[in-house]
Amino acid sequence: MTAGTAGTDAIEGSSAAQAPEDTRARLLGTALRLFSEHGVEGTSLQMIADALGVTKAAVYYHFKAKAEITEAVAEPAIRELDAIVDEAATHRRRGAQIDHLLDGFVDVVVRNRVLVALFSSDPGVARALEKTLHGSQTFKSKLMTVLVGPEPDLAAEVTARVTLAGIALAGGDPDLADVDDETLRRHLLDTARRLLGRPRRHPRP
Amino acid sequence: MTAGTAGTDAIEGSSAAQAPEDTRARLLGTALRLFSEHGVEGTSLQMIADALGVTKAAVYYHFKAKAEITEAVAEPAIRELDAIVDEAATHRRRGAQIDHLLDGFVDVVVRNRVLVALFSSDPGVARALEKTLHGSQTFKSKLMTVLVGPEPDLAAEVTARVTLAGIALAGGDPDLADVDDETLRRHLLDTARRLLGRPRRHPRP
DNA sequence: GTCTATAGGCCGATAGAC
DNA sequence: GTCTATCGGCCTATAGAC
Repeated sequence: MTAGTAGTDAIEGSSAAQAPEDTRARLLGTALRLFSEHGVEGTSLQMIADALGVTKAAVYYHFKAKAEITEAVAEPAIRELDAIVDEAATHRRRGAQIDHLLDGFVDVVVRNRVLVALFSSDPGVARALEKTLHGSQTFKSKLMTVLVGPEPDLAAEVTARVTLAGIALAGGDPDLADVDDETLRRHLLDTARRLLGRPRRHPRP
Repeated sequence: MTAGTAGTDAIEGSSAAQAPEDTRARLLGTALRLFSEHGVEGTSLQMIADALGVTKAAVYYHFKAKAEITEAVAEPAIRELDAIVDEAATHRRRGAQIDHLLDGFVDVVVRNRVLVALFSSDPGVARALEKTLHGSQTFKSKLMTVLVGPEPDLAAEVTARVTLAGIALAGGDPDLADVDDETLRRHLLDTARRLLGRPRRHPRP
């Protein structure tokens, strides 16, 4: 694959030298595909290496541990969510905060369905991610604070947790995989707003 | 099933022999405890064996594979849920069906919080369980049918999935571990009924 | 029927040669 | 940057003691 000029069976591209970023990106893409097919736990480094045409040790050059791969795969979506939470917090009215958060949360979930299904249902991945991002306040509690305030009553807290967990898990549900993004986004947002007492936005025409 | 047709009690009176059921039950209890502490993935057969004071092979005598242990641990709760779905289906009015299902579902979730958190968040366990129970119709789709009918519109389907997933995940959430059963049950049921358009039952006094 | 002793194969991970 | 070689741990399997 490296300097084989005789072979014309190039999988993709034609240049001999691969940019380091490219190998890493290819690895992450392959990992995400295999993770979604077999689960994180069901995907071995050997499988990833074989799919890339390299050895296990080559994979270890790019990532020190398997957990680092799962983190790197999930990181973009997590960063998106994190940014949305911070943006939401800048609004003055609580209603606007909640609206911003729900819009962003549902949007990220829908656009990253496979990924969300993966790391919202895998305790190992979730744990690894919490360690990675920020040392102090976990992403989840930050999200909850914006959603229900610093000291919510139990009813509000339970409702918020049901909402977030439900959106994430239902959004990633394989049974809804053939629903297009726009439609799913509308239904999830509708459900979330109803639960949290936000006024309807999509009055049926 | 053991062929204990002698009519006498299976518990051994003389010597140090233990009833087979007892060892198996102890094993499952220990497994559940370790699973909830370290996760299924984070619990090795060696850890289970050590906690019981036996060897790995002894564990392997009672269960052919680790997956069989996780199935056996989760089975009672699954059977409960399955029975509730069937019971719910016997009601004539749809409202009564939904009520029965929600009451039972929330109750099982709350009473088996640790377990639910475990196998609703572990894709490997969930997959193994689906294979175990019934060959044809999966438990989840049966549940959905009772909840929204055989051919629901997309809005109803999304709402139902958000509800079930949210209840299960929020119910098992460690952050709500110190809420007592009765209180959690009431809040979860309230949220679920609101989402599914069932009238309130707990008007605030 | 219940368990111990032992072994094989795959896993994640590390060290060091090209 | 990628490789070979190797480690200890894991799940699984079998042979055989009591």
